Amino acid sequence: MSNLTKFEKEVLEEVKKIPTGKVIIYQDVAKKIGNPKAVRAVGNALNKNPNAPNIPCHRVVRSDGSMGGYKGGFKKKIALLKKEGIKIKQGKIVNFTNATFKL
DNA sequence: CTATTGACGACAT
DNA sequence: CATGTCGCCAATA
Repeated sequence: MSNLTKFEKEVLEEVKKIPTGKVIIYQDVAKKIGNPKAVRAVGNALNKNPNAPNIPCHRVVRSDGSMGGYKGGFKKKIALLKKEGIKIKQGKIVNFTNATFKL
């Protein structure tokens, strides 16, 4: 059924739960799935992005408020976030702590 | 099984 | 503040 591993599925599940207008950091996603150190593996799962239109990957950002990267390009990620109410300044999220969806 | 890669994090310089 | 290096994990070749 799923071409994905359990790890990826968990990552995607968590990311899909992110409410509009909020973001989450890779580290929190990793922690939620039970591997707080697997932040890189989390990014890998999203990079493969098996069901891109089904997952708001653009709502996942780095711990310092930068967006890290995006399969479609940084500009796209910034544009999407801004569109959802997230303010971006110089490639970083403004009011970052307040905009981040925490556990 | 080993090596390489990757949308990261924290620390050192 | 910017850049570099190490550590961590999972997927893929």
